[in-house]
Amino acid sequence: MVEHAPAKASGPTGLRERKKRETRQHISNTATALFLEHGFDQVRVADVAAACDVSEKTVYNYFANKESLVFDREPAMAALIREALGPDGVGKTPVEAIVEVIGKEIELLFAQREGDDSDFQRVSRFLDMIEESPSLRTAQRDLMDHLAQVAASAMAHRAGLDPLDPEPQAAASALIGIWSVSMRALRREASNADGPSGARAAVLADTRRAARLIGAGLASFATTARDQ
Amino acid sequence: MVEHAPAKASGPTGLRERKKRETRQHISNTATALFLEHGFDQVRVADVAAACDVSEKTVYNYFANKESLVFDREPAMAALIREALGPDGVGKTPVEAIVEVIGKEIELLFAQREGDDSDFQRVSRFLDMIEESPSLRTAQRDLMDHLAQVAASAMAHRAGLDPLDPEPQAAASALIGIWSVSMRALRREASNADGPSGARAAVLADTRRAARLIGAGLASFATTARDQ
DNA sequence: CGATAAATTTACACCGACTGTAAGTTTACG
DNA sequence: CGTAAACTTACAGTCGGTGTAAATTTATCG
Repeated sequence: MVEHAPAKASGPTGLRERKKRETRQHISNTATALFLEHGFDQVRVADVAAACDVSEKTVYNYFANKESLVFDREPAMAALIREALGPDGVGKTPVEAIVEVIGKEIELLFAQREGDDSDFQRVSRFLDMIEESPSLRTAQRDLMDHLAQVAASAMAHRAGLDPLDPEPQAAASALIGIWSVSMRALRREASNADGPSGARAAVLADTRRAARLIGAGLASFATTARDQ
Repeated sequence: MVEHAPAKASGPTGLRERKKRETRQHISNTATALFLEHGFDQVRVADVAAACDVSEKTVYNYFANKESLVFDREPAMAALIREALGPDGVGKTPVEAIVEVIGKEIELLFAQREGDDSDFQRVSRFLDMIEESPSLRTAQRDLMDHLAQVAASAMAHRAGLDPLDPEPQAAASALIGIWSVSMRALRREASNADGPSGARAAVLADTRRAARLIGAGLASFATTARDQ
């Protein structure tokens, strides 16, 4: 039962493992391309399978549902949040930490270049695609909610509280709200033709405005136009 | 084209209208009862239709999807929020306003007595039903998100801002986060056997803790157990 | 190298939510 | 009472998703 299996320590280096990773990536890429071109709801899973020369069941062997063909970065984002809000980021407030994570994620969105489109156009079309599909919007909400739970756990663990206590839960909701603001700004700016650098600055500005309010508390929210 | 139609002004008082309201209510009640008894995912829409002596298509004529058979109070809740955060509630901060709305909604949950179960048991089973069904949990998130947009619009309108601006959006997320905390507390307390009055107090206590943090700002969040 | 065991893929049959459509039934109204 | 509009129904069909058992592929060991 116990083999000594030379060099099996950490790197998953079998032919089987490699093929699996490649197949998964191939399906995900093909699917995203099809979705970007024709819209999420206009492409059937059967179409994706056909385009990959693979059976429909195989698609479902790799991905839990149609939506996760699109939202593939959830585990990575959760890890970023755990890292930023966990024991490592002791020096920073939760708001500062989440703003940094958001910044990283935005950079990454712009960085993944693929095909001959500019990064900017790709991001814009990706966000439009989500916006235009009710099921993708719902999936995004599910994702955000999961990230909120991760954030609550991280903060609670660091502060020695129960993750289900009111404070970590409320704090996590507010933090993820900042993220939503950033995504909204990104969508708006990606449609504008101000170019990537201007867009990045504008998104960051909106993010900071949201962060400031959440950090300082809603008591500071202006209830009338005259308030400041 | 223009008839003078006596007494048609406001009250929809036709036989047709009355029957429609009755049918809709009958379907909703029957469905909820079936869901409470067997679980949301264990009951097919066809089962609901059969139990109502109605065709499956009729169910879908009245309700957009299976989930809205359960979440029927969304419009009323949205109206409450608009009222509380809109021009009427000028004297209160958004946090105070939402806490009041939550209080009302909790009262209402306990008040609707039906069948021979105590209100308490009914609420408990209703929340369990939601918790146990992934699709109902997702629908609840969609509902919460919609309420957040309503809250953002109301606050923005009152303050003379754009609803899509960072401040109203971030504020709305945080406010709805308080609501989520209350729901969580309600679910927890409803399972305890402390009785309705104790439960109500406990839920209110958690709500206030969340509201306090959101109102004062996350800068006041304790990052370690020693902080206070 | 070849046989055997394990993991994957595939075809296939199936479920359940949901949507058109066209025909039948009920209500409104003159 | 008869006609028009609203509503319900049966029915056929689409699509996402799942279970199963038979191929097919890969890993492992003698």
